Amino acid sequence: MISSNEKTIFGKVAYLICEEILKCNYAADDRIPGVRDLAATYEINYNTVIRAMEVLQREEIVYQKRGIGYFVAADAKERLLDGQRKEFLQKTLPEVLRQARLLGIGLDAISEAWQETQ
Amino acid sequence: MISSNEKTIFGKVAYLICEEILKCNYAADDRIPGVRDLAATYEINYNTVIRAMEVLQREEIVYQKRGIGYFVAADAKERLLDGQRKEFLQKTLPEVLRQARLLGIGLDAISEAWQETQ
Amino acid sequence: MISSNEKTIFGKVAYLICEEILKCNYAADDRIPGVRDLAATYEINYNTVIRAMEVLQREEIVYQKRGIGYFVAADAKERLLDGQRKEFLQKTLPEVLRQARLLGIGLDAISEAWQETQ
Amino acid sequence: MISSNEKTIFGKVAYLICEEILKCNYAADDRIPGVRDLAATYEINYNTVIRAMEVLQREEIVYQKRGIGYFVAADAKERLLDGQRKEFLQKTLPEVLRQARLLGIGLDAISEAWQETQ
DNA sequence: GTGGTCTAGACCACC
DNA sequence: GTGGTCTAGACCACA
Repeated sequence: MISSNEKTIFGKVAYLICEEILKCNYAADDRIPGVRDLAATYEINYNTVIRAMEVLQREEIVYQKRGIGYFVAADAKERLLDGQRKEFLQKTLPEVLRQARLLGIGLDAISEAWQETQ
Repeated sequence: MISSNEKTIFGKVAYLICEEILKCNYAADDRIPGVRDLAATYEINYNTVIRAMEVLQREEIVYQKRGIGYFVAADAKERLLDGQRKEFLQKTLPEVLRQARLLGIGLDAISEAWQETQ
Repeated sequence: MISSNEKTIFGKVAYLICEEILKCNYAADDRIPGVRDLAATYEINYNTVIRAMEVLQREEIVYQKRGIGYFVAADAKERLLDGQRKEFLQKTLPEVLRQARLLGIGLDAISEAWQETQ
Repeated sequence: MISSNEKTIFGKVAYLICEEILKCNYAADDRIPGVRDLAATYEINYNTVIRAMEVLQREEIVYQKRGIGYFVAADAKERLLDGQRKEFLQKTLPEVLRQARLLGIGLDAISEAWQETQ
């Protein structure tokens, strides 16, 4: 599972690419920009992008065509949605709500913030 | 600012101690358990606890009486509440809600989780 | 599965460490020499050893104690024996025997070589 | 020497062509299928086949008639048999038997596999 | 002291 | 041109 809150830079990059897939910026079987391009975009080292791609490949979110580039796996979006939803509902959300209660922040404030998002 | 989601272990420990203060488990001018005790509690190395205490001292959340131990600063809880509230409302919450939207999770699901918390 | 015939150097190093475990040079819960030591032993870069250890950790052949080092997992040898035996009998051996036939080398020559081994 | 276990794709292709010669699928002075055909057969890029042919030419296993194609050298099979036999008996076989011993696999299991081959 | 990450750049295989 | 591996060295967190 790739979560938001990865600690390493390559983990974060992997997550960012997952977000792009979730947002449909990279659709199934689309080619992902080249590793050198991504390195420039995110202003990180090229090898760090490679590490991110290794992670995504191991999770079967992307596949590789030798000498051509990386492509979004056919069912990547579905699997990501499933996995991340579960993670969010079981871990992230309860933890955040627990923290809200600790800070004396109520559901009303959360609803308000919800209206403001997006 | 000490936030939830600190990346380092000593950061996380610092945050956990803040939580104890927020929960009033450590009240103003209370002595915090000894460094060795905390190391045992959190199952980490003694030096890591020291680092956490350095952070808390720098933020003036605890103060030290040499040879005796660490104590909760008088206004620690208030300042923590203020700071963490601001952080939560401005950073954590918007980010989490943004992620929820991305995953197709609505306010209803969040409300539901809210009821279940606690 | 880590096989003999890994293509990358870090893969080969991972395999060499597996061999040491199979030979009981590293027993269960033994500490494996430090990454910098291994780098010197095998005359490779220190980062390459780290990659090998990542592989071994993912396969749960070694585990890590933070700041101390790597240790052989309790059941590493058994799992390695199982996995590698299966691989050997199903892939390596048939392929080698097929090649022998192709080269006109008979079972007698193989038996002879067997006597000479070890 | 072209061995089984070449690491590169063009090396593997070169080896596969050697096997065809050993199996007499390509006889002395026969024309080898065209580069584009081979690329299609092995599902690799045209340039990679060219590399394989360069290797085979350097080893004088094939020769080229420009504009016509590649042909099997007169004594290719004999030289291949000699070379590969030596390689097999001196390197491959001892290594495989060593591995078998390490895995606790005996000559009986090998004999058994031998009966099953072919 | 331990492991670990990131950067940088050389070099390679493949398309 | 693509991805990928290896080396080298700086820097960090943890025990």
